[in-house]
Amino acid sequence: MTNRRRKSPIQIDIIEPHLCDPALRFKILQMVPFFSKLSEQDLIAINQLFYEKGFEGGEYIYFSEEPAQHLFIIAEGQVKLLRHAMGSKDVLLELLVPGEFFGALSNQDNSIYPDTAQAQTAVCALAINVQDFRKILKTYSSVTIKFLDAVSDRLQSAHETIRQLSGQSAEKKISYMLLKLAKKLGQPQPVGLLIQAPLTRDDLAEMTATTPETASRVVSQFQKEGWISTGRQWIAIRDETALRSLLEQNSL
Amino acid sequence: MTNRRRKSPIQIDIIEPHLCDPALRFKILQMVPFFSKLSEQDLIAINQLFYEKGFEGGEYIYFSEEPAQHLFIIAEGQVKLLRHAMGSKDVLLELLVPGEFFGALSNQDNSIYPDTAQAQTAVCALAINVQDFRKILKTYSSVTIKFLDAVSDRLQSAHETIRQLSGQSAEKKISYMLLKLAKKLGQPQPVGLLIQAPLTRDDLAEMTATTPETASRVVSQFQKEGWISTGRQWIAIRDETALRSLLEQNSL
DNA sequence: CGGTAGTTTGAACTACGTCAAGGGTCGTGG
DNA sequence: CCACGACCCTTGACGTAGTTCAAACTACCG
Repeated sequence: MTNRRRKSPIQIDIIEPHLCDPALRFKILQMVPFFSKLSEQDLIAINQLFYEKGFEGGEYIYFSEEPAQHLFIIAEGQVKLLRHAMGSKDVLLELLVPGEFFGALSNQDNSIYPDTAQAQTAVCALAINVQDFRKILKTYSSVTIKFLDAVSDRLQSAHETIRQLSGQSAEKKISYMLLKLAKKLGQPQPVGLLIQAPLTRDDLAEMTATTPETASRVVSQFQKEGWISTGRQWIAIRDETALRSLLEQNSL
Repeated sequence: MTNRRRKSPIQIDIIEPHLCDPALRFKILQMVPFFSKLSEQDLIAINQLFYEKGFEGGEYIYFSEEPAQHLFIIAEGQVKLLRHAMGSKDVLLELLVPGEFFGALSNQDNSIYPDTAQAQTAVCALAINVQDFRKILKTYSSVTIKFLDAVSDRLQSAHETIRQLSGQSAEKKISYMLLKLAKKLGQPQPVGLLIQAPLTRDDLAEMTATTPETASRVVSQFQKEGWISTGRQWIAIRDETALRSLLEQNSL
């Protein structure tokens, strides 16, 4: 029930789309940073405002421009947030993991989703109506403040991404992104610190503002250096230090 | 007291650095979106928690990595938020105007400023201690929610910037940035919709992940097309539609 | 075992970065 | 008030990293 491929070291639990483990719901909500300090009483009440939604890998959860009606919290699986660029490739903004939220944040009524959410793997998400979430925020001020902190962190992270995408070589951008992903998804394995996500070269390209071909070339080169191990849809980091020192290199 | 240059159409009020007009303080706080709905009583109390700080044009307000102790609200002038890239040029993340805030947002204690703030013009800012601001948030839940909305908007804006910087030609990136700046700072003038900020080609380059030379070339070209008017440290938009349609063009 | 989706590699082209020099504008001080 | 010096802007020539197009290869799935 856990394994999936033969050669690929990636192991992702198979979950039924459209079905969340009911016992999991509560655990997930407790895990979410901005609900963590609530009493069991309160959490039970909040739990009832959420409902479950399942998605298959590749399925779209919502599209940008649609009316923003729900906030989602990931219970299982991974979700990617992306924006369609007009004349060019899509841009992959974030790869989200269980416990993280996405969807309608800024809730000036009648707003729309600014980006598109797609299930990267099979996903089980907890969804809540924007109005209901607002009610929670109004009731529990501690939740609001912690949620604010979480959004602020996202903003910092986005700013950091802007910096990294700006005026950097493809090598540096990809190196940065691998480190960022490893920090979030990394899992020690025989092959190295495995990035636990089915990540294609296209995904990597969309995250780093390059092309799949360039991503492939850089990844190959890193592998030749012995810094990473790679395969179809996966990458593992062997030498984190090497990648990190590459970032700090001055481009003479 | 208002004018400054001869040929440049830019007009920026000269303000005394290190001195805010005391009458202005109150008006500014009322103007800030997240304080707008408070009673006069409450606003007076809040007003007392802020103190004034003045900066000359070019002066640094704080540096990244310093302990993040204050939240700032701009009363007069403009502030740029930037990050130093290791081996390369700085990156200009945001250009902020009166009524906008910056500084310590996410306040897990002992945090540091993630970016550097520099006065673009002479600036008068209202500063508040992080702890005091937290108190305000705990007291007025409506403020917290509106502040959350503001931060969420910033996050959306940052995501949009990432999209625009990704895989676009220099023309498109600069076109996008001009439109963004015009929306924020634009002021109708004989020369066109003037971007009311002393903006150098370097600034523009740092915002769009290019070089000053490329920025200059693109700006010259736009001028030849008759879409904009430019000069030393200023740019005015004559044909917004042309710029916008350029963004939507597919790169065939 | 065949098909689909992901990956790799090559070769040609080009937008942009880099280096360098020259010209305009401003404001400061003589 | 003029002149100098600092700063900003422009333009050219050149090299190159990275995109683009295209084809072959490989892993996985039914």
